[in-house]
Formats: sequence, C-alpha cells, structure tokens
Amino acid sequence: MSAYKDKKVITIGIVSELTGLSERKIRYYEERGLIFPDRSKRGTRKYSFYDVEQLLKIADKREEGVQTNEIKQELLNEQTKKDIRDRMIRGQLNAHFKLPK
Amino acid sequence: MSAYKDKKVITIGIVSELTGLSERKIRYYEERGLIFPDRSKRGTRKYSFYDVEQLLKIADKREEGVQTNEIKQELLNEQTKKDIRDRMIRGQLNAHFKLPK
DNA sequence: CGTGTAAGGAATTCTGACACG
DNA sequence: CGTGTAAGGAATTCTGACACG
Repeated sequence: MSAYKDKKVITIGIVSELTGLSERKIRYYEERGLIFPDRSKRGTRKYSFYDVEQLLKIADKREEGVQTNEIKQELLNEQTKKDIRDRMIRGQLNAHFKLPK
Repeated sequence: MSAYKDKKVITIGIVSELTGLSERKIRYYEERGLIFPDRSKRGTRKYSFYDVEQLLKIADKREEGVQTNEIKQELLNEQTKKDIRDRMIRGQLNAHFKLPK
C-alpha cells in the first residue's frame, strides 16, 4: 500500500536502534529465512519499515520461546492468506469487468 | 500524515542514490538551511522520505538556476501556508466544539 | 555561490569462526 | 539452536580546507 513502507533504505545499525535487536540477531534471522533485506552495491544490507515491523513480530515470538523455524512457518502462513485474499479480489474484479484474455 | 514519511532513518549515501545528488550537495543544502536531518549518536546524518522529496524539489529549482537563498524562502512560504491552513482548521474546530480554555 | 576533491580520522558493516549449551 | 564476541578488512561518513569562478 504505502510506497514508503516497502522501500529498502534503512541500514542495519538504524534497524537495530528501531527494534532494539542486536545486529547479530538481525543477521541471523535473515540467515534463517525470516527476513529479506536488499543489498547496496557494495553489499551493505538495506531494510524497509515493513522489515522493521516483521522483526518486531519476530522478537515477540522469540520472547515466547518460539523457534525461528516455527516463526518462519507462521510468517509464511500469513503471507499465504494475504495472497489468497488478493487472488480472490482480483478474480472478482476480472469476473465483473470481463477483461478480454 | 504517514508516520513512515517523517521518520529520519536514511543515511546520506542512500539519500544520494535516491535523489541522484552528490553527498557534497546534500550537505551544502543543509548548511544553507534548506533541509534538517537528524543526527545519530555518533553524528551521522539521518534523513526521512520527506527530506528526500524536499531534496528532489530543491534539485529541480537549482536546475532552473534558482539560488539556495531563494529556494529557502520558497520552502518557508510553503510551510507558512500549511501552518495557516492548519491554524484555520483548528480554529474552526475549536469554535465548533467550544473547547474550554 | 555552488560544487568537486584530496585528507585523515572515526564509526559502520561484512564475513567466517569460536564459544556456550 | 540462538546469540555473543574478537578479528581484520572494506566501505561509509564526518569535518575543514583549497580550488574555481
């Protein structure tokens, strides 16, 4: 929705400040496939506000003792639900407007 | 309006990429009072998406040959107009709801 | 006036590894 | 498994200055 939210422009140091998580943790969650920062030309990680929010969720789950593996699944499930919602809405629109092809 | 837009989280290197302006120019426009980045603990500049948009406007004006001095005035005028609009709206609301003191 | 550049230092980020458990 | 830390290098950012004009 918001263009700003998804733009990957925040460096890891600032993400660390925003989330209260150590850089080590942030890098580890990436290694485990929970978040997907972009890389600048010379390889420094760049995060979006969306990523920051995901990290906050992850931090909550971790505090509850949930393992990264399970958190990954939960995040994937959320995404799947959203994808399905999107597809249904698109289907409705297509049916309504009877787009050619 | 958008919380993301005004959060100062972008480092100068990324602002440079986003705007196409050299870091030198970006620092100079700050020196001239056209933009106001925050500073991290150890002094590195942090910009918001709003700042990035201001810089884009400034770049356009500069290409037209407008001096930083005049651009500063124009930006101040814009801000003044917005402030007045805000105050009028607030005045209307206050009159309407007759808030006590 | 506005911008480039070289200069030196300080802070940031990166990766791979060892540690503990 | 998840996270801390020391290690060394590479890239970033900062300031004040000189240059041109």
